Amino acid sequence: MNSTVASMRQDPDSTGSGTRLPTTAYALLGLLSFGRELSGYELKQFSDSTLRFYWSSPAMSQIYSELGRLLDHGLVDSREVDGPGSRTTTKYRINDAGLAELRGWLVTSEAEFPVLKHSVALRLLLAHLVDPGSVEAMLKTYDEQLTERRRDLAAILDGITDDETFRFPAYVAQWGLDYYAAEKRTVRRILRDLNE
Amino acid sequence: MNSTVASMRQDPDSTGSGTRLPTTAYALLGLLSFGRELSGYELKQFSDSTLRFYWSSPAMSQIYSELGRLLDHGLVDSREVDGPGSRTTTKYRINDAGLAELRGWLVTSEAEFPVLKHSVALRLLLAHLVDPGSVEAMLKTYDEQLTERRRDLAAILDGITDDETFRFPAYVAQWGLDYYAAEKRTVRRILRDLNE
DNA sequence: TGTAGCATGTAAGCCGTTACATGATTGA
DNA sequence: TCAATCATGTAACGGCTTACATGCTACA
Repeated sequence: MNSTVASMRQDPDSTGSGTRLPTTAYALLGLLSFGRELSGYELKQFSDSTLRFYWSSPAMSQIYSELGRLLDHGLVDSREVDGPGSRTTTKYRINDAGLAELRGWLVTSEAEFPVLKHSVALRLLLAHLVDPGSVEAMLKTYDEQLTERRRDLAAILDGITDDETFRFPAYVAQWGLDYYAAEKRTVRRILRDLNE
Repeated sequence: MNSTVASMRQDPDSTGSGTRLPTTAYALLGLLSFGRELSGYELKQFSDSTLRFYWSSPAMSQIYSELGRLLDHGLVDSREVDGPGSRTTTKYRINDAGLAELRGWLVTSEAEFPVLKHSVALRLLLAHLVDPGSVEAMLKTYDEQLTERRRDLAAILDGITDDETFRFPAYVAQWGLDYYAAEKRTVRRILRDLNE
């Protein structure tokens, strides 16, 4: 189906180590490593509640194409499941090769330094070009968005604390909350400074 | 959400407002808005010392292609300058149309919520798959990288404080330092928690 | 003499998004 | 019955990176 030429690379080993996948593929594989068998749609929900906060939440179309790629590489197994009506849903589960590949990626490759696409900071850099009021408005909007985000993430953290399966996801969620708190402090300090 | 702008596509006017440029183009235009006439190479240096910390530092090839695009849209002027030897260098300067376009972008479009590509957090999420030692090592490496980054950024901030031209860049740089400090605190807290 | 920095580009290709298509089920 | 949600994809394309190409200058 979608196996085009990408899977016909010069080394056709599927059981691991050799082919480098995009990080998002490892991220999705990682979500599957928590054990549940998920459909593309469910994986999207899951990534919206996790990856969104410190990676990017892939579009549905990308979820499907990455799942296709993982299948091509033999890192996940798929299964047709009957839905509520007459429809069938494809569900995916990580297999041993996938776990090995994921572990291999984690231990052999280095984590890159995080990349921030911070358009609020970018716009603040250029604040000499606009009137002070609009800069203030932008920062206040950002402050409100931070409040929303924090609420969303706090709710997620609430649902996984005390569940040993999600010990590390809980660390990451707490990390996100700390980050949002730090952003809020900075934004407020800048707002104060601007009014002088 | 913001797709109302999409309908204003097909007008090929070059003097502004109508054509949406990629954010990186506005970022580079923004760097030129500080007044200096720069070559592509110098713009790369400049972006490495500014955009790098809260946006991405574009590759040389992208700098050149964005400059070409800005030129096509009439937002910058270019000039051939004799270099030290027999070579000539093309220098670019923002013009009035460019300033207007940049101001228009700043006031009419909304800042998106920042996107993080945090592979350290992503890997921490999956820490259940690897041995505790390698997680600890990763976090320590990140802590060291943060120290380096902070040093780099502190040096840059040092060079622009008390220069009124760079008032807003100084805010942004301080923002970056706050962010690195918050990251350090979090990383250390997690390292402590892991040893329990 | 050779390497690092200055300086400018082209070509190929991947990652990821938006737009387009399709259709079933559930609840207001 | 109409909208929202579930569910799965294809096509087109934009942004950005890497690799490739070229050649000069300064300096150790």
